[in-house]
Amino acid sequence: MTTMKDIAESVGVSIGTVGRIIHNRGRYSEKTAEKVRKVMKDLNYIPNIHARSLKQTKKHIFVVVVPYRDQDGGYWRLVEEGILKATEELVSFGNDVKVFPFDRYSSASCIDALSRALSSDAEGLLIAPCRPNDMRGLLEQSDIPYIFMDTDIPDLKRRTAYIGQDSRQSGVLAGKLMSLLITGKTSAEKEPYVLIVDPPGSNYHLYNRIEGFRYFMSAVMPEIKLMTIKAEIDDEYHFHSRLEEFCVKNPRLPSGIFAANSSVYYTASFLEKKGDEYTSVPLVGYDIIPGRERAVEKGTIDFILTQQPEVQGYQGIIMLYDHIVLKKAIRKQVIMPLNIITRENIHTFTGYMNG
Amino acid sequence: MTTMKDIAESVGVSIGTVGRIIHNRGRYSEKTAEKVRKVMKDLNYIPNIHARSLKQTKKHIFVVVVPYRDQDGGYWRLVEEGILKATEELVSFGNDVKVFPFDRYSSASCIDALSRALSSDAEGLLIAPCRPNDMRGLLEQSDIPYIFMDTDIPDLKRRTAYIGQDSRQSGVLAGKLMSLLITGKTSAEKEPYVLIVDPPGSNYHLYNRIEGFRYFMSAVMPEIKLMTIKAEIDDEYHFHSRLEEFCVKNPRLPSGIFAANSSVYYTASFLEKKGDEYTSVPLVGYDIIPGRERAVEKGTIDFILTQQPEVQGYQGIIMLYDHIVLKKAIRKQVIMPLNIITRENIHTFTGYMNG
DNA sequence: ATATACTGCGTTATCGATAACGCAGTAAAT
DNA sequence: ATTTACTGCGTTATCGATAACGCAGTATAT
Repeated sequence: MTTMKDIAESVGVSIGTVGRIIHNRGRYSEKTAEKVRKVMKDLNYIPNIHARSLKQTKKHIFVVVVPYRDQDGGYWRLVEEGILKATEELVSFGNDVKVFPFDRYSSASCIDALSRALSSDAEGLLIAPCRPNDMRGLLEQSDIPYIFMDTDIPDLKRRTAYIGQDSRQSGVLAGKLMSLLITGKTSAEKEPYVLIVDPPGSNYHLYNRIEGFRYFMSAVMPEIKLMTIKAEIDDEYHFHSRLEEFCVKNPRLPSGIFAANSSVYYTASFLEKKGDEYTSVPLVGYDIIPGRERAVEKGTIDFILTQQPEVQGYQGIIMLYDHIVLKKAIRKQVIMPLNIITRENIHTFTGYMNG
Repeated sequence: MTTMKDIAESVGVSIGTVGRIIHNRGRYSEKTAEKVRKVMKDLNYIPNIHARSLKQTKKHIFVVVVPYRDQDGGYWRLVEEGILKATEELVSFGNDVKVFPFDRYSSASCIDALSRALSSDAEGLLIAPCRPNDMRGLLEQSDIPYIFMDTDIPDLKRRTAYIGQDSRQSGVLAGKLMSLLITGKTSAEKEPYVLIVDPPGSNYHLYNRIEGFRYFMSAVMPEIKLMTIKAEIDDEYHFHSRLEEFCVKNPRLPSGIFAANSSVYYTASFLEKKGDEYTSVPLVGYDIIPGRERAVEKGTIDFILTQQPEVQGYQGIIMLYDHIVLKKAIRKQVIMPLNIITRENIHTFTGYMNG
């Protein structure tokens, strides 16, 4: 464990000089600097983050820009939980994390939240860019560091990092699971089909998931027809009516249903309302929502894919802190593991983080 | 952000008194202590871990007792990776982590490693108690804190924590996946059977996994017969001969194969050697071993369950540090998520941690 | 020739927690 | 009556990094 003092003594200068060289604060000769840098390497100097953080009397402020916690079936509440957990760890050192939520179906709300965030005193932003077109312009004008989570805008090269999932691959994975669920159950039927429930809003996440799903299904089970319902409103009642409409028009049950986000719980409650024949239809969807695990435990939902939104939120804040305060090098991309959740392992995931 | 100084001023005593009260170091009146404790709550005092760690000039030494890294098909190498990662984070503050590996098939080796660990200058142990009977006695005589990982010895109440998976449930999950893989493929066969590959050694992990698997299979697919091979040596060649023997005796292919640990890769290489007809047999097993992912990518192995050994190793060290150095309250049990790995998501897991 | 600016360094206070040390005052022991 | 022990507290140095401040010495400007 080498300290600045060790280096100073070894070179024969003061720790003040070493400090200035480390932080490029001028007032030193290049000759001294070279000697110091060499000794730093030789002695394998690693800054003591505790001492560094302790000295930081400055209050660091981070701002999070994400959709309202109730949107997408409560998905964002989970993200917030992870953010809260990270916040708790940081506030004890005098930092602050503020959340500026927005309505992901409103351009005005999104622009408003992001503008306020950018003009706040934040030193770094954690953004879920669900509305890329509303956000791109504002972000290009700013020079405050930001990390994207959940969704990416790859062409904004200035972003410090992206943390999220490979959404197309998650669709492929959903296809694989669906194919397993329906294998051997469709042979007797004529013209079997799988129903895709396409949630409201359009973003590259949803698009990619569905595209990946279609890709896998058409490659592996070309005999299965794929039908789609497009929902318009992010609300349980609306989903139920759309599904009911579909059932009326198509009295024959689908071989399986794929819901491209956490609205899978709306589909599950619909199936449960309709009775046993419906609940036994294979159902694959996304995200564990607290309080709605029953649908998985009962088996109405067969598989849930998750990107562990709590972990994403938590990691996002920690990465911001590491980057800005601790000046650590952080990864440009953090691709989250694609977790497969089913009745037999759901209890090992719920509450894994907060407890 | 409340500091000890704030509390001292608020109560009207010195920070020395506050410090003594916080750490029960005596030399204070209960009357003062009550006042201080009240103010601590009111002002929501949280110790600054940076200041605390900085002051810790003492070198903390932790010792890890785990099987040799090459055993169980390289599984323990992964555990070591996580331990190494945690170690790197800690050594920069002057701590040290030593690994005392042992041969998990040798009683003498196990006892030797644990004795040396206990009589070392370690302040805390991270132990994988693969050989409970060899370890129990030694641990009962010692009073050094220890955390179990991977395997538990639940009756040793003095253990600080256990971090690992719910092994029986993982067997149940394996059963579920197996049932999905073989549904619709066995109807034509007469007397379909599934082969269980029982790896060498006996511990409650293996036992529970197989028990969970049997439970699920007999409940859901009672028509499937379950057959077992018991391997005696932890070595690829040995597995291949045992499997070959079995194939000779049972010319009819199994409907599926379940390997109860990372020896699944030995089974996979056997199937690949035998040709396409064999590789298409559904195969379910445990653990991602670096360098052997190909068997999953090619589809020879259909599903891998993992307990993320790197995370277990990492978490184990961090928990030891939190408990002993930072004196945080830690959880008595950390049950790891049961991850399901398949061809479509394996790349999101490999290298997730170290990068 | 004197003021001004800048260079290259050393010295020092600070962040918050910790624990050793010291010092009255009281109580029991010799 | 004096030693000994203990209580209840305050004071202070320390951990390592940071940055403000100070101070010679040199260079340029007026």
